[in-house]
Amino acid sequence: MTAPRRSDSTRAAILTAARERFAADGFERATIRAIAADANIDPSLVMRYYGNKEKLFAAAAEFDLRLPDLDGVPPDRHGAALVEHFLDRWAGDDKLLALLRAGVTYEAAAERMREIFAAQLGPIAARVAPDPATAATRAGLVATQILGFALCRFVLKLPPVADLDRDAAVAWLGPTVQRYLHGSI
Amino acid sequence: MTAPRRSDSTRAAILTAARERFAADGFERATIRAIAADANIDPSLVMRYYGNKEKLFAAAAEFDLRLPDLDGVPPDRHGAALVEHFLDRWAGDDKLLALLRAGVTYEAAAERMREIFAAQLGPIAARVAPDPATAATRAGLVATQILGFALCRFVLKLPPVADLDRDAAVAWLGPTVQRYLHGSI
DNA sequence: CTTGTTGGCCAACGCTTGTTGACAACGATA
DNA sequence: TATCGTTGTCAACAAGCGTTGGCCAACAAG
Repeated sequence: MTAPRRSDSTRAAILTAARERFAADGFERATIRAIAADANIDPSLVMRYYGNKEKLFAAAAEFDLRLPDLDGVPPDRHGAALVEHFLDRWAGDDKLLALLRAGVTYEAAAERMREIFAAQLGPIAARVAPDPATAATRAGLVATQILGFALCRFVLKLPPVADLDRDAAVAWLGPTVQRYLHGSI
Repeated sequence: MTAPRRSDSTRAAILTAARERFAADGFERATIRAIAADANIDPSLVMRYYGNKEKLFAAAAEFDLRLPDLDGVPPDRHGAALVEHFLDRWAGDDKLLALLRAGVTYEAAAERMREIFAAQLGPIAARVAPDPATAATRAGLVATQILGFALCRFVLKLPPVADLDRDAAVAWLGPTVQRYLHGSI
């Protein structure tokens, strides 16, 4: 129940600019000065509102995968449903890209990434895995394919991967994720 | 046929230190000063021998995937053979990790990555793909899985992926790569 | 109108970075 | 021995970074 402040729009502008810069440049190349310039304010304001660069990143990368509930999905479509969801999530939100770019060289971002995938993807795997003991491994394998696809498509921009349309991506990756979730070892 | 120089061992020490730092820290966090300290020499020598930081990285990341010839491998083992080869290659050579870490925020490294995978993985996919027109896409898909696994295992260190032993990794990833190479669309 | 608070800008700090140039020791050549 | 290119050290540079503190204008409360 915090009261609205006159500076709320500035705070929001900083956060938006920060997300874009972190997503485009990674943690170290995204400078406070550049973020402030994007938001049309002075760099010192960033410090006043977010304390320091690490806290700014933490605020900018606050984030929920919003994974779908697979209970309402036919079991043989689990893989495709997850892939579709991730594709849409990546395309529509800079935060995941920021987290991926930063996570490679900035330990706090890597830690956040581990938390997110353990806390959000793990339970889903546990729900559908044939053997609960393998659930964590299955979730990890799904992460390798999803993150690898995002890496090649959005970051490295490997031409054949970047050019793949949504349907083709689902057709190729869906069965992989399906096997990681349901397949026998 | 260049003659050996007295400074060859220094040059080599710089290159080794550079590879380790780039692999561990990425391009921007790996400083010339830190690399020089690891090699027990003065930072200015790095400049003398390699020109500037970009050229040093280019020299440190010079690199061959040394992919196996799949012609001598039973077709149903192509996926497993590739996965085994990549696992060993990643484990034994810092350069791939350096390239991956740097490629995320340093465009020249991303470009090198694209070249390597296009020039070295592409032809292999072309040789075994059922339809040559799909070869580039198949190579790209293999890259997503291989790089995604390396990202989760070596960089992000997702526990379930980092803990997987070699045989289990081959058992899980092999069929995926196999399908990307040989499977129907 | 006066006072206190908030939002914003400006100038500067201390530090680290990549990079440069001057200079001393060394080794081969003459 | 004198000469010259090579190898290495040292000190400094300009630029950029995150971060700080002071100052002023706009607003809100009394």
